[in-house]
Amino acid sequence: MSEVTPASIPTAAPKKMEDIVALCRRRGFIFQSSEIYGGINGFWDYGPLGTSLKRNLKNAWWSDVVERELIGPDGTAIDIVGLDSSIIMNPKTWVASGHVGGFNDPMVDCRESKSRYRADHLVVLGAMEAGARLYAYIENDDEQKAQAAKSLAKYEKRDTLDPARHVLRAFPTITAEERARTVGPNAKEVGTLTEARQFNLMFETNCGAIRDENSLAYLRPETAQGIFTNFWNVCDSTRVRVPFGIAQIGKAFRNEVTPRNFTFRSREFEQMEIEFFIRPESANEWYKWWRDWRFAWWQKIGLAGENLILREHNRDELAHYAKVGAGTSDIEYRFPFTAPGYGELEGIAHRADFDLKAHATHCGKGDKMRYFDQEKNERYFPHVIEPSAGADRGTLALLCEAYTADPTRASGVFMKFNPRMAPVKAGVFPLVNKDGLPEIAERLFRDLRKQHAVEFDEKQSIGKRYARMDEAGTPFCITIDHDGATSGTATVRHRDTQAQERVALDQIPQFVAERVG
RNA sequence: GCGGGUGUAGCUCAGUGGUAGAGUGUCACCUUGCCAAGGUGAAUGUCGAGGGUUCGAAUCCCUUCACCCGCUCCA
Repeated sequence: MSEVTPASIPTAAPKKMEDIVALCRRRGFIFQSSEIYGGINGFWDYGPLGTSLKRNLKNAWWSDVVERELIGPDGTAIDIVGLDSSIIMNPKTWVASGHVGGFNDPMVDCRESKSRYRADHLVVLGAMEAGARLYAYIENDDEQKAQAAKSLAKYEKRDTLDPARHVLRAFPTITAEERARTVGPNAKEVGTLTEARQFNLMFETNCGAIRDENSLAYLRPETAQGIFTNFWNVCDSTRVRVPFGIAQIGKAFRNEVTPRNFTFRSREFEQMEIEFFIRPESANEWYKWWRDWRFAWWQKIGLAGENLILREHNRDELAHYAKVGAGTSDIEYRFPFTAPGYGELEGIAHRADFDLKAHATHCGKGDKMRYFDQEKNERYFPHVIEPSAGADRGTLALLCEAYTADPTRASGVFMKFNPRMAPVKAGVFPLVNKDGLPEIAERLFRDLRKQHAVEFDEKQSIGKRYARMDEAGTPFCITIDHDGATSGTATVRHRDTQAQERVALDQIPQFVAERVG
C-alpha cells in the first residue's frame, strides 16, 4: 500500500506505543510478568489473545519452513527437519561458541560522554604523584592517544611529557581514588568514569543439588548451538544430505543491560531459527535466496507495508563469525518506538563453517567430524546460512502493524491482523437473544469450531459485540438475524470495512475456511 | 548506565494533610430488529512497594520497583 498523501489531507496520527501497550493489557494480549509483585524488568506474559497470536505466528513459520513444500533456488524442494534441543547444555558449548569468552568483559561507562568502554581496552596516562590528573584513552587509538598526551601536557603546563614521570597503566589496575581524578576519552571533567563492571549477558544457573564451580551452567543465549551440536546426530539418524536445514523454535535468555521497548528487548524470548547447511561454494546463492524468501514470508503474514525493510549489513557491523562470507542482512520493522528508524525482526547470516568447526575442535575430534559428501566423495565442514527470527518481536510487529485507530467506530481502534494470524477467526452472534436466534447461532458456532478458533457471544448489544471483536482483531463477525433465521442465511461483517454481506448458513464454513488461511 | 515523565477501580483520569471519587468498561436482569443504544441493579482499590514526618499521609520527605520517552547498549 503506497500512499501519497496530499498536504491538504491530514495524515493518520502516528501510533503511540503507550496506546498499543494499553490495548495489549486491556484485551489480554500481553501482561507484565509477575505484575502483582510490581513486575520484573525484561519479562512479559502472554494472555489468551496474545498466546494465540504468537502461536499462530510460530505455527505459520513451522508449517512453511518444515512441513510444507519449499522450493529452493534450483527449482527442487528443499529438506528441513525439526529439532527441539534443551535450554541448558554442557557449558563447554558456550566456550566453543564464543559466548563465554566474548561477553564476560568488564565494561566502564563515562557519565559525561555517555560512552561505554571495555575496561581492558582503556589505558590511563599521567604522573604517579597524588592529586595529579590522569587521562584515559582507548588503546591503539592514535588520535585519542595524542589528544590525551596533549591534554596532559597542557594541564601540567609543559611542552612535552617526561617519560620518567608520565607512565601508562591499564585502566583495571588503577585505584578508585585514581579513577576519581581521571578524565575519560572525549570528556572534560575528572571522575566521570565508573568502576569496571562485569556484564554477564548469559544467565547462570547451577545444575544439580550441590552448588559449586563444577555445577555452573547457562541458560542458552541462542537456540542455534543446540542445532550445531546436534548436526552429526541428525545426519546419522535422518536421510538428509547437504544442502539441508534444521529448524527449531525455542526460548533463549540474555541478561540484557537495558531491557526496553515493551517485549522488543526481553531477557527471556523465543527464537525461530534455521541453520541451513550448504556446500561452501554455494553460500552466495543460498544466502540471497534465504534473505529474499524470508523477507517475502514476513510480508505474506501481514507486514506488507512500507514499515518492513530488508537491510544489508555493512562490513564493520558483522559478527565475529560472519567477517568473511556472503554477508548478513536484517529484516527490520519500523516500530513506533524505533520510528523513523527500524528494529530487527530477523537476521540472515552466512556463518560460514565457524560453529561446526568450533565444536569439532572443542570436543577434541577435529577433522574427523567433517561431513562426508557421498556424491562428490569429499569431506568438508558445511557452511551455514542462518535465518534467525524473533517470535516475540514478530508478534510485537504484528500487533503494531495491526493497531489501527479509527475514531469513527465505537472501539476507537481495531486490530487489522492478517486473517491467518488473527487469534479469533470469527465471532458468531444472534442479533437478539431471543426468537430462536441463539439456537441457530450456537449450531453454526459449534460447526465452525470443529475447524477454527471462533467465539460465540449473545450478551449485550450487537454494537458492543462488534466493538469487542474489533479490538481482538477478529476478521469476521457472523450474525443471525430474523431474516436469516427464515431464509437460512446470516450476515457476515468484515472487520476492516464494517461492510456486511449475506451468506447462506451452509456456505459459511467454506466462506471462513477460504479466508483464514 | 544517564536524563525526563508516569504510577489512584479492568481502562482513562480527578483528588496537594482530614470519610478514596468520576467517567467508562465489566457482570446480572429488563429491553433490543446491525455497529460500545436505553433502564435498573451489582461487584471492583496492597492509592506501585518499603520506611519516615505527623494526632492524621494518595497528598510532605527518603529509599526502592515498574512502565513510557530521549540517550547509551544490543554477540
